This record gives sequence, C-alpha cells and structure tokens, in this order.
Amino acid sequence: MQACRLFKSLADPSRFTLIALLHTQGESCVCDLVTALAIDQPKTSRYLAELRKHELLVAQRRGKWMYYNINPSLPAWVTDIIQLAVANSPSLYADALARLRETVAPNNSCC
Amino acid sequence: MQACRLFKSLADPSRFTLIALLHTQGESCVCDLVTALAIDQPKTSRYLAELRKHELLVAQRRGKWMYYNINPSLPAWVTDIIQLAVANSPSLYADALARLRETVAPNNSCC
DNA sequence: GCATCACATGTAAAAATTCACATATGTATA
DNA sequence: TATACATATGTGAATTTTTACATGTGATGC
Repeated sequence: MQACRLFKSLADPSRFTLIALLHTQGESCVCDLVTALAIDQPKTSRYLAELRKHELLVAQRRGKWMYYNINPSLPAWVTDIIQLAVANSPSLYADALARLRETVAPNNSCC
Repeated sequence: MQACRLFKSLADPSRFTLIALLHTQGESCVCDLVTALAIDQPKTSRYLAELRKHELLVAQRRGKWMYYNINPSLPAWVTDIIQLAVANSPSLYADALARLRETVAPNNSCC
C-alpha cells in the first residue's frame, strides 16, 4: 500500500464515509450502506468495489448478502491514518452514521 | 481542514513529493524544488499554489526567491498523517530527496 | 529605463474520474 | 424452473483534473 493510492481512495466524500462507517460500526451489508449513504445502489457498489480493489476493504458473501469490512491485514500506519482522519472529521459522515445506526439498531436492517 | 480535502491534496505523486521534501528538509525555494521533482517550473508552481490554497503550505518571498514550507499552524492530526505517510512511503520521494540534498548541500542551490 | 532572473497564471486541449441508466449475475425460495 | 431479491458491471455522457505552452508579474542590477 502506498500513500498516494491510499489518499486517492479516501479523497472522495462517499468513499471516505464508507470507510468511516465500517471503521466505526464494523462489518455491514451493502443494503444498509446504501441506506446510510443515501446514494443509489450501483454507485455504492462501485465505490465498495474500488475500495476492495485497493485492498482497503474485504468482502464476504453470506447467503444473498455481501458483508464488507475494513481489511484486517492493513499495515498499522494505514489504520492509524484512517483512525486520525475519522476521529477528526466527524461532520463528513455523522449523518450517514446516524442513519446506519438507526437502520441496524432495532433490527430494521434489511439483512 | 477536512480529511477529504487533505487526502485529495496528497493524492497526486508530485504534490505528495513536495510535501515529503518540505517535511523532511524544511523550507526550500521553488527553483530547488523544480530541480528535485524534475518537472517543469509552471507545473511545480501550480502544485505549490494548490497546496498553499488549501493551507498545507505557506510561502514567503525573500528578494527574488519564494520560500515554501509546511504550514506551521496545521492541526496536529494533519501533521501526524503527513508524518505517517512520509515515513512509510519513502520510495515515492527518495529520488527527489536525493536530488534536493545534492543541490542544496555544497551550496549548489540556485538561491 | 531596460534587461534578466524567479516565479505565477491564462487558456485550450487532453486525460482521468464520476455519473446515470440499463442490464447482468448470484442466491434463495416457491 | 420461474420469480424475486441483493449486488455487480457495461457503456456512453458529463464533469473534473492535469498538461502544455505562452505570457504575465515582481524583484534585482546595470
């Protein structure tokens, strides 16, 4: 993983939000992420595919659903950068996080 | 300063190299940076202007020369991210740093 | 004032990225 | 097998970013 590639991946608000959500809330399925980001499904899917391609995310199918999560084997410095950015730019993803929590909490989750 | 903006600024190899050089070597003039990056002067100048516009760099004129440096009033988390990235992606800027040191060291600097 | 050096910027073309929409793929279930 | 649901991808248009080249601006020295 090289710094520029990492930065490019995180430079888009939607992609950053996906990383922030998964970093904060842990593994989530695509449908809940679509709801949280409030953007359409193909767009979300493409962002997830790009983040997975660059090995920031991993995905796992369970039944009909795809579950995404932060790649657990990222180097520590990458995780540290994500942590610093997420901790210091809450306004970028606060709304999405609220929607994600609301969706998942009382088992409203689609999955 | 917001994370996405920071990441976008650092996502380009030349811009990242400029940040890495100034972070490592401290204040430098444009002509030495042009030599170090081995790209043309207008391009270098534009990259510097963009980084200054987003407040990652500050500039100061002394006589004919413009000296650039990392903005000393960046929030700590931004400096931490720069530090982590620079420390862990040396190959992105090693050549440029060698050229910069060679230029500046025995007073070959143009300034 | 004039020439020169150091740096910045205007502008149009080229390249890369993002978007919108349709459609394809994989899984479960009837 | 047929259908429905969850997710992924093909494709061209729209938008943004980068590049190339020319030219502009500020400072110094004659």
